[in-house]
Amino acid sequence: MRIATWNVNSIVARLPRVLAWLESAKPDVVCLQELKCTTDAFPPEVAGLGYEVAAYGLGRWNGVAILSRAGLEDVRRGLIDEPAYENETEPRAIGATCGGVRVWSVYVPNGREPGHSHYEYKLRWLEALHTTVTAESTADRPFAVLGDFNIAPADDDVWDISLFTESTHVTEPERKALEALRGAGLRDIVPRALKYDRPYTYWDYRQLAFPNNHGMRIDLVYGNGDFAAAVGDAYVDREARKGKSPSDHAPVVVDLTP
DNA sequence: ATGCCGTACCAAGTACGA
Repeated sequence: MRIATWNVNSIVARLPRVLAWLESAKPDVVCLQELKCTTDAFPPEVAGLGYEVAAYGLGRWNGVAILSRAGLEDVRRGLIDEPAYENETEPRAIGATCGGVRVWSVYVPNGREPGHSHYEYKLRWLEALHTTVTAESTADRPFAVLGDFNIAPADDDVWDISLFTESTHVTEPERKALEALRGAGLRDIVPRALKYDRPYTYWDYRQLAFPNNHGMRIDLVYGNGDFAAAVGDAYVDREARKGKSPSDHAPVVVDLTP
């Protein structure tokens, strides 16, 4: 089974690229983030390729989905005790069981800057993710949280750590939240890079970040023991970051052996 | 060439991203 996660930065704007990628990479299950459309506005062309779709979006920002051609059951929208931001609970998490594998597609809040109310929201949101993982990964089945975590797990996961001294994504509390997920039994499934030495998944649109490989590894796959044991390969498909109108994120692809 | 920011809102300029 091939499972992927991809922050597409608008499913509507990215639709031609997404359809072409689905046809070439042939994933069985795909976790999407940053739909930037409502649940009802999710493009029907994706189902036309043979995928069942569970989408969760409210419009302009955020939005997550799971696509599957391996079954799509027990869909759950939102986390247990999920916090709101400015009195709105945002569509940032959706879970489903696909061919016996429980997957969550998550879009962790950005945080904006340390000390900002959005940063506090990010940390509270990660606590709710931990609560949900603790409740759901106890079952004896492969389980994984995939998505845009907006956290670089280690200094090597950004191109130049010296530029991040005042930034989110690399702070100790954010990394402690990842540590807590590992403490709940999940492992960081680190993909291989198809070029250069680091498996970055995001490159800013500006300042030639992609050609210069000024990237970050912030799109993560956290799987339980059963999931990790089944991983045969994992890679970042940087080819999807090239060319006309790409997302600023590349897909992370994980191949599970039967 | 992988190439100098893109998207949704909605019709001009702003919020947001990481």
